[in-house]
Amino acid sequence: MPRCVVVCGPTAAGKTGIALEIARRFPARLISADSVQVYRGLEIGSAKPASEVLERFPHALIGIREPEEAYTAADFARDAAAEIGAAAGQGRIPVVVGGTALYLKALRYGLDPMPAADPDIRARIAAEAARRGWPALHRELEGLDRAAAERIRPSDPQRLQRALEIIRATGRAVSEFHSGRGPDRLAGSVMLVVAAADRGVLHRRIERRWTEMLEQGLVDEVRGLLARPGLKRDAPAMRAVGYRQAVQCLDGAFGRSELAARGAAATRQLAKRQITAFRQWTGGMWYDPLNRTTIDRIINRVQEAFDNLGGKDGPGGVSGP
RNA sequence: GGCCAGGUAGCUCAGUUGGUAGAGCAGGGGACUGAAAAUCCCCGUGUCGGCAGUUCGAUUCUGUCCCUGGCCA
Repeated sequence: MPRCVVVCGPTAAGKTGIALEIARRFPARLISADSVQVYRGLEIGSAKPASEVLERFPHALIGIREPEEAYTAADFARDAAAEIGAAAGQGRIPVVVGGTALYLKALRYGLDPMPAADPDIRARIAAEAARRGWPALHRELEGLDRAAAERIRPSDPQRLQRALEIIRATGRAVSEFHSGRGPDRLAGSVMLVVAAADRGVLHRRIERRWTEMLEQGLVDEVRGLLARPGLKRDAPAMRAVGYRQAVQCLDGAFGRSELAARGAAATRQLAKRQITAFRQWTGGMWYDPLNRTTIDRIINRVQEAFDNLGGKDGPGGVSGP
């Protein structure tokens, strides 16, 4: 796979700003790695860049699905690889920007060739679980796939369901498919992890973003989505941070005054999980967006890595903003 | 000013018939193979408002002071 620049990190860290700065200085192609921005109609709550920005700096893989549909890590790995290839073919630097760690991991190491999700099988398993309880299904898994049952807890319905789904679809155990980590397809790429060194700074940014989202009309956006007849509340798009809380609020689970606090808390928890994931992201260089020299250091690094392509200012001639 | 509640973890509160305390939320760490912004696991010492008294021992009982809320003036 052609070499890329990867801009990842927790939500609200400032990834978009850095990606746009790279796109201003280099012939780049922006490719989003965000599991919520892929959906059309999820604008405010996903912190999608404004439409004017997207017009001037087009991003691949933003707004490519209806919220009724599901988009998966496997879809992303395939689509992103295609975009990266196309960009490199045009002599542009592929810049993958986003915080969905599983998407990035799937792009980087690939996924074992397992069957795709099957809504019918999933529905049947869920119905069984409602009747017998997940622990009973875990006991069933023990008889079918010992290794998987040891790894998956009886309290983890999502992974239990997936394991049983694979067995029912193929007659083979999940653990048979697992071959371990494949080769690093992003070897040689520039990998930037954007995260404030001080967690409190991130928390404050998250809180500020929440008041902005509410001002921009997040609740109206969600009300509009809820009015779509085919959009179920357990669709992946509606379970995203912010959307889930807004739906609960509209359903009366808590008052409007609590929404910002609950939403911000859910966002902080998301950011924590992302930070955990990116700590395992080997080869990433961490950048604190508060540092004034951060942008210059990043630009220099990209320039060094891609000096055959050259920046708009020419090799070695990067000027300030 | 008087009376009544309260003051215990970052927040909301429980509790100790006197042997220095625990839930939920928040927060921290971790796991993760087609839902991943998902799903799951682990982590609780805090002058129990201050001071004094009774007691072998007080967060618990008594006194007093401070603070908050309510009612009455």
